Amino acid sequence: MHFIEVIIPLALAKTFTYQVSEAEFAYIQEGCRVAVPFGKSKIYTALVIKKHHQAPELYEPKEIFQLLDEKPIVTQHQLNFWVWMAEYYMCGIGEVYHAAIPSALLLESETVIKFKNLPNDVQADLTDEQYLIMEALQKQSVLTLLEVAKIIDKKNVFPLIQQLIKKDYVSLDEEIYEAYKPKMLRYVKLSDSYTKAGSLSELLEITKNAPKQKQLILGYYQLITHQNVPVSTKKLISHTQVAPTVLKTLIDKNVFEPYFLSQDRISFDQSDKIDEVKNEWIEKISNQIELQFSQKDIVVLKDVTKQNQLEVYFNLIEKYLNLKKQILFLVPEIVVVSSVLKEFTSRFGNQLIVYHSRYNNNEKVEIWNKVLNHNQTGQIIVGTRSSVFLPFNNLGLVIVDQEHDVAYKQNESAPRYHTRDSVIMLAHLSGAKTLLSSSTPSFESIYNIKSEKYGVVEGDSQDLFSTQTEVVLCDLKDKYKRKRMTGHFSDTLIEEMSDALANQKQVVLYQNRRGYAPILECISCGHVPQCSQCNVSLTYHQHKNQLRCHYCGYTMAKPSHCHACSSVDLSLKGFGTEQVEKEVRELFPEAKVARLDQDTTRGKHAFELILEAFKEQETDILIGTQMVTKGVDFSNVGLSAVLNVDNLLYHPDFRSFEKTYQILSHLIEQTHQEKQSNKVIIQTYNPQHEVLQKVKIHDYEKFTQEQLIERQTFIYPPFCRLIKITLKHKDYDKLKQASEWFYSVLVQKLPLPVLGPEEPSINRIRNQYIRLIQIKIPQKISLPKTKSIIQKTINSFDAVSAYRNVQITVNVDNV
DNA sequence: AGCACGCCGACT
DNA sequence: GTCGGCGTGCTC
Repeated sequence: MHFIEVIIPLALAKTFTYQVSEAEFAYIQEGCRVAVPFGKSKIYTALVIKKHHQAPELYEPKEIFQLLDEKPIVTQHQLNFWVWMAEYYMCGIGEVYHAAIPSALLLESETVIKFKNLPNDVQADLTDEQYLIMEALQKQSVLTLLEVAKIIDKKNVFPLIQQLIKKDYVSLDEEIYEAYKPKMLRYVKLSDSYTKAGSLSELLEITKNAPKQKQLILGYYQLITHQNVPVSTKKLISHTQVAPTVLKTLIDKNVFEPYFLSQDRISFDQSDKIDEVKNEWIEKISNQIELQFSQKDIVVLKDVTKQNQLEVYFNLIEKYLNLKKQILFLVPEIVVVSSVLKEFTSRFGNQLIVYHSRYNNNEKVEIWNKVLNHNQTGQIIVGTRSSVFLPFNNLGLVIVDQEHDVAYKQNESAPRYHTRDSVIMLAHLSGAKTLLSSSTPSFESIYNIKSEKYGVVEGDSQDLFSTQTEVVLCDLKDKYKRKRMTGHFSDTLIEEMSDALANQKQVVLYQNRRGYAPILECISCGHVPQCSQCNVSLTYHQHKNQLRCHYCGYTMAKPSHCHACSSVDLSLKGFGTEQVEKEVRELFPEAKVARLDQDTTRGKHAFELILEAFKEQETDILIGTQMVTKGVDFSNVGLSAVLNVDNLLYHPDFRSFEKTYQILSHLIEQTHQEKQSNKVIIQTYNPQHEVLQKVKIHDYEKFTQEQLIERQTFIYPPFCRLIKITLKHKDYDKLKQASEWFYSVLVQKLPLPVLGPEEPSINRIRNQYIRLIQIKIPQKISLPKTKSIIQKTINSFDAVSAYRNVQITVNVDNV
């Protein structure tokens, strides 16, 4: 008896056992996909993780439906990585599988069977039921499994169809398995009769009365001799400047023969490679990193200016390329990809692969295969967090750029992984080195440097910013009191903006919109329209003149009167990027203004358009959220400003000071340009605040020292681990009861600080009420044991019938 | 995640 | 008397 253990791409904790034939068993490898029947009438793309001979005792395993791969599409390293991730972030292995694999490699939802042949002897070969199916197929040619089940009035149709497939009377629709189609490009070559020496003169003789055809043939010879590569029809036509019909005539005459090659969609123009800038300082830093790598697997690189940083990366990458290794370069957001891409391509050309979530399914599969089938050439992958799932087989180096960035943590759906921490594990499993890079390293990394778990290499950028780039803290309280404000702009800011613009400099305005988008308030009764699904105020969006909920996407037209008191005196309060844009246009009617936020960057190339326009100085003032501190080209920026830093600073989160420092510091760092006296203005009600004071003098060292003491005193990361448990239910009272039950059971079992069950300030989203429980796990306590207790608590929670439909999510290392 | 089974309300 | 609501439990 032969069995395989598979993962199903669903949120299920278990693996499943299927039976296979001896031939299949010999053929199948771990990491191959198989199509398996699962449940009543579904087929899933499962992944083989084990082959064995132990028959399950409690049930009769089903047979697999079909093999899908000749060779593994997932490596053993990946499987180990997935197991670790599922365990560490407390989710099902199926969820990791689902998140990791490009969806085009998973089956389409509806499985159909197709008519193929009719047996010679229908009577002898088919049972009555099979005959019914074949009959139906002759009329319809394609049937879904559900339809088959209806025709023969049976629940389990798989064995029947299986037999039909074996006898080759029907087939599963191949299209389902070939959801991925490589893009084909048309090429031409000379027909065999014209490939010998002397053919050219023969051809010229044939076409002596057809100058256009002659031109085309000469052009073809030119292309062939110059760059002996296949000639695409497109290239030939553009090269020779003749009409496509001429080529068609020659193909009809059998001079040329068309053929097709699959085109690699993701290719870059191999622009002229720039010679390396050999710089002693860069060499020195790189050597230090390498020295550290000889002792430690993880090294933190800090305090290196932007320009030098890229050179250090390139230097290091080159070394691993020479070792024919794969290099993974991680960035926190897609915007950053576009901003470094040019430098990378001009240096490494076609050795580069870019990967992020906005690629379409076919492109993702292409990249997947490229990484999987990586040969002896060395390869660089630049990508966002999902790149950690690519099937590396020879990973040598990982670089995590802007390592501190919270965008590296996936919070929305399982697996809720932190890219930095996960990739360290991936590197460890693959025997690769990891370089964490940031001018403001995360507290976790600083802690690990101090405890000598990580190595560290420091650059020399420390003092540059503070000496040359002036940081102005602008006191809003004072400005309001003295009536120096126009909208959200202080006179200082307006003046500096005018100056910068007058000097042909660009301006960047930062406004985090978190919780501060404009709301519509009734002046008579103070009523603010709320979302009916979530306990939040609706925010006003001018361009469509509607109110919108940022949590569930609900929209309504802007009301003309108050729904509570019918008054028509409604006013807009608070502000977001959109309103800032409006104010800027009023203050500077001559300036060209652009906005960079989630609303203006839908679509794959939206970023590039805005960033490119700004780079080309077609934009004078750029307003944006977090994104402006990441991918924007600051080379001609003379001034940047934060409109109101307080809502960033006073976000209810133990990390808010750390985050605020990092954001401001990055803005300053970006604004800083050699030999220029640029300015950063920060508007605030608390100019004396310690975070702002430390940012102003660029003293991250001191800042982290103080903050780490605080974290230690109140036991917060990095001095403990946090696990956040979210409970959701539509019934407020039931949820309250359930979360209290959960809390009390947990406290009984865990000798640890457990916080909650707290009701968050936004206590309802999409009609679901929310309660939070947080667990602090000190370093000396075993994390796996704690997790197992949490899991057991969840299990007994689910066993209580009154609570089982309360939704629970677990977020490990929530940031 | 689906999907079927199963037990209570508004319809012909 | 039945159709259909969605709560509950299972999938190798």
